[in-house]
Amino acid sequence: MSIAGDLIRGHTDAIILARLLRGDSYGYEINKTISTISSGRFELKEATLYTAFKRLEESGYIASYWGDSGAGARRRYYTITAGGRDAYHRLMVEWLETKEIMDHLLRLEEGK
Amino acid sequence: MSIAGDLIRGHTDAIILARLLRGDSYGYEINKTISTISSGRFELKEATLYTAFKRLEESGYIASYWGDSGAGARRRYYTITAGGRDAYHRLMVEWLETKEIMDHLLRLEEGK
DNA sequence: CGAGATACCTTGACAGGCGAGGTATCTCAT
DNA sequence: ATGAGATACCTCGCCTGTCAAGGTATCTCG
Repeated sequence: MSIAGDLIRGHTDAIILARLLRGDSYGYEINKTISTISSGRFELKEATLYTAFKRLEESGYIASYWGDSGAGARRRYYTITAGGRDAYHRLMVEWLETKEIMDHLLRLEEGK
Repeated sequence: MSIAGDLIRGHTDAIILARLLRGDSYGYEINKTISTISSGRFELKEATLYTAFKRLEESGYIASYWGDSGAGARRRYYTITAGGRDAYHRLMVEWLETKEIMDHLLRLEEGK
């Protein structure tokens, strides 16, 4: 894993919500997708992922249901709620702001 | 404080090192500068700051010395070391990578 | 003389990430 | 048919960084 845990911290919720915004999904798949999108450079550990699901569900940002197993092990699917959409937008704005500020703070060339 | 602690987490070291790259400084001043640069939207708490100093010094990234008090309370100045410069560059690269990946993961419009 | 700024520091609680461990099902090669 | 490996879920307990709260000491200015 090239991106360490403390850099992820505070972003996991936003990442998961962003995924669910594209449609219902389940833990295992979300994890794979994140890994794929980031070309393997970014990876949520399972423990982290399931803790996040619990947290998000308790906050009312996502809801879950058991999906038809079909083939393989049973799956717990998650849906984003209206509250989850709001949360996502808030987190998105926060991220944009963080980016801007961090760039200022880390950059040498400008400002005092 | 508009930017929550968990978003800062993992970036404090980089921010402090970036500051010291511009010249020796001391806790109180660094804190003020960060606040100023971020237009007050970003603020390290004192406890966080001094914990970070200790951590960075133990890692050999910064060194400290007591400055001439002059006027006001005595100050402990910090200097960045060669190792600190290396660390800064590593953290900078990490930040750029994190930014890129996060933008991919949070963005809806592109990718699957 | 007291308030407020400057300047430092420590302790203990808390929360999130994650290593390690566990369960169960299905597929596929040996 | 047996075992490995993928799929899929979950929990416990440790670790680390943030921060509220509390403390100390000096200087300035009304």
